[in-house]
Amino acid sequence: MNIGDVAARSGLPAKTIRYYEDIGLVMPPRDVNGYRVFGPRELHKLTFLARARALGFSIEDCRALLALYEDETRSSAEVKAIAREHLVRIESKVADLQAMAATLSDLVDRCAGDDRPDCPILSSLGRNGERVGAS
Amino acid sequence: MNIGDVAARSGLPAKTIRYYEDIGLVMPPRDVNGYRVFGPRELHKLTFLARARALGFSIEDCRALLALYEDETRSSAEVKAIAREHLVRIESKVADLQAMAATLSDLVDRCAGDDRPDCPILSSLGRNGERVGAS
DNA sequence: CCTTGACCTTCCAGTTACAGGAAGCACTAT
DNA sequence: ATAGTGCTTCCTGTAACTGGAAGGTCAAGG
Repeated sequence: MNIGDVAARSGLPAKTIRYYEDIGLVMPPRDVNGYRVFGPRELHKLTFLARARALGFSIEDCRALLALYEDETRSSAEVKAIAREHLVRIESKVADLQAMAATLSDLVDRCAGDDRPDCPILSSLGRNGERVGAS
Repeated sequence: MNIGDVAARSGLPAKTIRYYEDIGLVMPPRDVNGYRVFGPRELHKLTFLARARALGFSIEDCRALLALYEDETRSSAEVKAIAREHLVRIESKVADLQAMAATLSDLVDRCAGDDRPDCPILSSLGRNGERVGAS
């Protein structure tokens, strides 16, 4: 399989797959013409990567997960630790974003949105000495 | 006021303030020694920027909001449009992250996290032909 | 007067995870 | 032979900074 085929099957853009090779996540051998050759094993790894990335794991997390995936003797505790840390980060980010959204939603609701210049959004951002929330 | 003072008062790192000058968000004049000199007006703008950034507005959004803020004849509709678009993006991101968190949380719960190698997290990422959620 | 230390300056590199595009070779079909 | 598609590498750019090096400036103390 050439890169276009694995791209289609894994759902990853060819550019991304080349990038993954650059950073050492996959190492497809080359054909005599210089083309990358992907076997089922490489395709499987790329699919794994696509799913892990879809769950928001960082590249470094993916590297670690992939290593664990290929290590038949790993302990599930190692995997769970990575996943749990990632989960904590996601949940913290959700909380931050929800706080922002709440503040912003309130400001948007209070803004007339007409031709007049008065605007609670700008007032809130510009007012001295007051917090706007969502720190 | 020198950059250290405005940094302390606005809450923005000095590095960030210099960066904001690079990209044209603030234009403090210079003293004879080459130091940036900030008046109350510049401090006010930086505080505005700090709050807008805390609400997750992009730099380009901030640039637009700042221009509107300084334009006494703007209409609140213009401001509201920017804020509402930003709100939509935030809410969409929250939804994405929550979907990830749900999937991940489920996987984490189902993983024993002990010394054995069996791990639903890795199985789910590696399994062929099945979706893992959180597209 | 000299030094020390804090503060300021500019410039360069690195971060994350790629995307876009140019220049050029390879392969297939007509 | 040629056209079209696909592959290659390499360079640049993204967002919004952060860290660090090399060096000028200033106020205080000895």
